[in-house]
Amino acid sequence: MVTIGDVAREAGVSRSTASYALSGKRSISEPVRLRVAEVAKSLQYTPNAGARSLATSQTKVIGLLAQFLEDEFAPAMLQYILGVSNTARELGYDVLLVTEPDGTAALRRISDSRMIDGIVLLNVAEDDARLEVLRAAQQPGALVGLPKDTRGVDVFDLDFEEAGREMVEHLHRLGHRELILASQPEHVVERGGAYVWRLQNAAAAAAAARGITLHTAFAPASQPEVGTALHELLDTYPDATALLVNNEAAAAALPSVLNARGISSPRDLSVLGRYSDEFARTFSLPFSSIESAPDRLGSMAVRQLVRRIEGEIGPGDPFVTRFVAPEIVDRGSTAPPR
Amino acid sequence: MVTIGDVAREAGVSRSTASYALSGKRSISEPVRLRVAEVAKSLQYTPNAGARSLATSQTKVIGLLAQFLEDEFAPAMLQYILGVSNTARELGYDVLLVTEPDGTAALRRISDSRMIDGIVLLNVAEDDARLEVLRAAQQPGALVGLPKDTRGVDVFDLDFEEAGREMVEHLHRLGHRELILASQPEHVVERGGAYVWRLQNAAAAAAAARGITLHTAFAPASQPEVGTALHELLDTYPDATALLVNNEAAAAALPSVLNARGISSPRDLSVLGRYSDEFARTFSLPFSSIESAPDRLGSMAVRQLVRRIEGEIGPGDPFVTRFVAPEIVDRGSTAPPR
DNA sequence: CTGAAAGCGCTTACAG
DNA sequence: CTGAAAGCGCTTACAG
Repeated sequence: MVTIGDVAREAGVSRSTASYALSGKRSISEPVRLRVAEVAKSLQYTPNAGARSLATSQTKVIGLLAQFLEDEFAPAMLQYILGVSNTARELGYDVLLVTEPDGTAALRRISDSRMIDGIVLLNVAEDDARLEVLRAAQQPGALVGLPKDTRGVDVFDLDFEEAGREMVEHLHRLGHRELILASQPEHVVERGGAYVWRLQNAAAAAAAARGITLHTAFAPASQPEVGTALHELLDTYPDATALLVNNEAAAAALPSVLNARGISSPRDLSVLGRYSDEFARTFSLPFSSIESAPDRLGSMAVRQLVRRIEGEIGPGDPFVTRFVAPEIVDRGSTAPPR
Repeated sequence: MVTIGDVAREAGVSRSTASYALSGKRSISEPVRLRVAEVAKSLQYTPNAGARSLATSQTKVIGLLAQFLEDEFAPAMLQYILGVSNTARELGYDVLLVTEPDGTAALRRISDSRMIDGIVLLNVAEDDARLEVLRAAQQPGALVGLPKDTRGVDVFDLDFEEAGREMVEHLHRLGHRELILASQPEHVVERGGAYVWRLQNAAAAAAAARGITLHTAFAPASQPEVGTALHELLDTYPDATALLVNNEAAAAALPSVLNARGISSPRDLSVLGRYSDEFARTFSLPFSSIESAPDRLGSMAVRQLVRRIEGEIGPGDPFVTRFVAPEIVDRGSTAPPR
């Protein structure tokens, strides 16, 4: 392999001069700088990442911890990953993707071995075991998802409470008085998936405040079970005029459920989901939804992380918890009840 | 951070002895070995990855190049990525995920900088520009997808030709005499996505050999366009009794298309797709399909790659091109025509 | 069975 | 403006 020594020799300068000429970290005479740059290019010189990280304690790699759990809908995860990956690259970082089930062990491994400069955690739970490891780590961390204890980390999430309120208010405004909310599986709640009850509680409170009825139910995250569950829900509450869906798998299954029942939306039932526009297109979902903005959240997390890595924000600066405001993307599936 | 020097001092041995005791690469007296192991554990010693890679020229990281193209259906990609990631971890490797559009630049960057020990290429095209870079690289490479020129790389793919034959033969056996094949967008073909015409040509040949009719057509890879295209196809060939689908987006859209037309499968139309079982569950697809085995292909590619990385197979050993035999997963959507 | 030393390829104070 | 040297934290021949 071609090293900086090769470049230096070929350019007739010392290795340090070659290094400085390439990095621009001290003033170098124009002819020397040009000559070094030229030689580096012609020799196709690329710094050895291991050597550089050893010398600088910087790897230019971000660790991305994603979990693919049974009770979460995998296609929805992909968009967060791409949001992180694309923004990282834009800022000059590569991504080490870790999908192993034991997140704490993985985190310890990549952190202790100094493979990465910073860490992004996906699917963060209320009481996430990885957080303890992350706080003890040398590298800064950014989360997508709100844990109970946000100390020492930057947090980004959709404002699920506002989302719950907005969903209810939007339908109340249209005249609906009996709503159903299909959430994620109860198992997600037990595991600490706070976004489930954050949306649910806020929706319930909003409904109560307006004196309207909200039936809430957990629904599976896998096909075809979720379809059956939706049928049962609609059977159980025949007078409900609107369906709120905080469950990507349920949203994906809904078109065929409505079809099977001969129900058309919004004529017979108003529907309002919570998923991204990309997701809507992938699954041809004709329902209006609260945009969950996975790419934006992933991007925000990386940007903040890189600011910490590069010292633009110091360890003294306060950690942030930022919520993306929910916005309804209107696909025409809500209307006044008949 | 705690270095091997700390461990050595604490254990009262030299750094080299500490290193050897931990690696087991030369015989160490039992008491010393134990003492070092103990100290390493109590100090939570983890080798610095950069330093180790500099010394050994091994990073224990595999580069994974995935492209998310407009004309491919993203959710189908995820399963390949997980197959690679899970197998890599099982074999002691981490995964550097690269999703940037310019694959050749990315490949050069991670290869030249020695960030990785080997490379897995996804979405390989007939005439993939990344291959030239890969062949010039120091690290071995494994592909998922068959290019025209397979020199210098190990290749894994579904046997799309056999898949095309089997699809046609299966339906011919049931008594069908007029079939439709919906492929990927023509744009994929132009880009060199060989799996499109490999399946298509084999299917056409099989149909010709049996004297039956096969209508072939390209279909979009995005929603909702692909739904419209399917409607047009079914309008154009009203006498066809079976539909073959080599297009994940089309398969995902098909249930609602059939529903809208009041067509039920297999009563009115036999349907046979080409996608994974995982995909079928995600999208609740009730159609029989040729299993595309993304996790298995990803896993095979990584296993072979690691064998090369670790010298179990030398550069002299022949490169392999291995096809996974297509198998039909019967979900009951094919039957004799009415 | 163990230790002192060299070397991997960088970057960056330290001198001049 | 430039060079010689030290040091990052490992591993591994080389000696004994």
